[in-house]
Amino acid sequence: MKVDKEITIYDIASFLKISPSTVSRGLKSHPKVNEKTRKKILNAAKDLGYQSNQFASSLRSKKTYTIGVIVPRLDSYFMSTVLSGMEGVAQNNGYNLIISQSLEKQEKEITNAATMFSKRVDGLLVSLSYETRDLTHFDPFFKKGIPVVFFDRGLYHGDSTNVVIDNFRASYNVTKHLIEQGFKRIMHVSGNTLRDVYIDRLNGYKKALQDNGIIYDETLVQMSNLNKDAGIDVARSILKMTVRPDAVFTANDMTAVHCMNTLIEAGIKIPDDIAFAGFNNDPISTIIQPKLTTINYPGAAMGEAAVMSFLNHINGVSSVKTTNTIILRSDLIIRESSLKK
Amino acid sequence: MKVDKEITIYDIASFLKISPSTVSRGLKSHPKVNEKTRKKILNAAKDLGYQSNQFASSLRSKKTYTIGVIVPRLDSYFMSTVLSGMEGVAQNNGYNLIISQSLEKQEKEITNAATMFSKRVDGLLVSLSYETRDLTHFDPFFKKGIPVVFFDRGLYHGDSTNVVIDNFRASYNVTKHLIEQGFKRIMHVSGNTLRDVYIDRLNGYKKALQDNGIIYDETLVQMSNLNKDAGIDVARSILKMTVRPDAVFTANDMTAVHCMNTLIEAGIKIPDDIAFAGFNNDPISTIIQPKLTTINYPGAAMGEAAVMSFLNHINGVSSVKTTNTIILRSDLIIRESSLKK
DNA sequence: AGAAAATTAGCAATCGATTGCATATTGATT
DNA sequence: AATCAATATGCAATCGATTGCTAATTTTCT
Repeated sequence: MKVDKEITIYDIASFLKISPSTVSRGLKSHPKVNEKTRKKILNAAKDLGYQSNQFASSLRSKKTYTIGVIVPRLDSYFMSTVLSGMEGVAQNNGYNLIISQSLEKQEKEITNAATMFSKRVDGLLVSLSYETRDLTHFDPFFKKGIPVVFFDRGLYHGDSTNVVIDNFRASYNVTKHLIEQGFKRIMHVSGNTLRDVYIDRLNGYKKALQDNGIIYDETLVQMSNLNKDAGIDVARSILKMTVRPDAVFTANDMTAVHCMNTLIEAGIKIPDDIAFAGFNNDPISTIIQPKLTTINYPGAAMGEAAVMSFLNHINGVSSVKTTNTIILRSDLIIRESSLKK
Repeated sequence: MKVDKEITIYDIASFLKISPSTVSRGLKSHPKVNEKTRKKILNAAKDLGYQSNQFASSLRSKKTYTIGVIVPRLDSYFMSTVLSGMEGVAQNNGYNLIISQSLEKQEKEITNAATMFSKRVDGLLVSLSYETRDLTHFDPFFKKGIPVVFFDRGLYHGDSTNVVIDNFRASYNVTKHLIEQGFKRIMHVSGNTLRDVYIDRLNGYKKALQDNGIIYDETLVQMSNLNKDAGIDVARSILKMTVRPDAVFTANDMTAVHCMNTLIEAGIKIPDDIAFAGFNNDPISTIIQPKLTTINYPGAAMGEAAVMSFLNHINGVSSVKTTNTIILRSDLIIRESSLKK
């Protein structure tokens, strides 16, 4: 353990025989400091190996240049693209990301929010856990006017912005596409209906059926947790049915893909016997044979939009109160899995 | 913008008519404060809506309970599992993660390191960029005795620990498996040889050939950047060959999978015409038909190990100097893509 | 009851950077 | 050269929590 004492602006000051104030101002190119002095300070800082101490600074200035991010889970491709988008924009604007996961637990989300607050993040970007029913744990942020931006999974709140895609419309389009292909018994595999995301998708599905004169059949909707096993379960339940669906539309790609593989192993032909459509445009959707029709869910763009929304609030370009929702473009990607021969 | 003034320990102190020192000690259950006073303080803190200010604390105590993480890219499934593992262990031990990506640029990695330092992270977890050739940008950390742990992609340094898998052995085992299946012209698709990871895999491949009396053929090794397009390129070059390989072993799954799909579309049968093996056990390896033989690369475990290594250093359980390398278990997963009928 | 020991609580300095205000220095102008 | 304006620098308080040391209070014991 080396004990090289920390180099502070005081060290630079006494080294140059000037005051710490000037050093402080010089380091951040304050207009009131002479160009020559500034050069001297910068050089001395470099020579002495000075590295600013952010909390000393934060304590006084009340800015941390840190954005808190709370997500349900980190380990998914989608989330990794969101984070990547966030990090890019954040870094370009001098911000860093503190990241934590709630593991779909409201309890943990509450703890995470408290930690973020005590670290005094300048803003908070949140995708809610499955369980979360209210937003009271974010009150300290709202009270202090710290921007809170929800992405993907949010809830309405007058003081915050939601970044989402139009799940209703996307889902409507998928269903409409399937109907146009001539499919009539279209099954829908949905997720936890505590989250608007899945309700909207379910409703888009229903509306498309209705608009096309197909009667909504409750038995064709299955709730699931949308993971790998769910896909396999759905496949098994389809195999047991006396009258099988001719198409399946799942609320994510993972479920679709594992369902497809299980059915294929059981000898079912896709799309001939049963067509498929998913949601997310996960890389796996292009690996499966036949390739999966899906909705392009722009993770990186969503992450970027969330951070930009935060920056706009901070810079006073737009207020949290006025911009309540940002809807990102999402497109239907048609691939072989849903094409009638 | 509400302007509810920040509640500090001074507010609690004057509210209870005791000193801030006692409040400070009470809040963290210092043994020298009476149980009854502690209760009172805790209650008052709750009632007044107190939330500790971490930098005030950090400034004095010189601990931030924050770990810096620098990765080449965030947007991959592998990295998302690593981060997930890290975050879990970190959170359970009262630490948070600040995350940034170098985008494979040494320049950016240097900037990121400087930012992490000025945020005074208690430790740094790094996976090096493609370009990184030396570790001088981490010197400020080494000098101050701040633990630096490399994972996946590291370089040797006397003051830091590397968390890796035995790439040589894993690669050796894959190759040996292919040879045992009777394949003789085994192609290897490798990555940037500036990173040990890929050199080790290449060497493991060579050694397995040698140990089994197969002469190493330089023309059967292709360098690539291991992304989707690389897979397609490799497939095209195989199709052009007069004498094709009977097996392909790629340094990651993504390349293998896209290569396979391209070949399949060209009418090649896998594994009958050409067998395949990848590396990483990415989810896509189980989606492709036939399923891909690969090496289980434990992302979550690697993330956990990296954080635990950091914690051990911090807690003095083990020194950075003594523990230089942690090798995680990785297994060969044999699937249909490499089985001779 | 009184003194010594043990337990609690408070004082005040400290961590490092920031910033409003005051002062010093330089330059411009006549 | 004298005066005023403009520009540069310094002083000192401040942000909120921590902690070594001292002082006060309570407990214990003879």
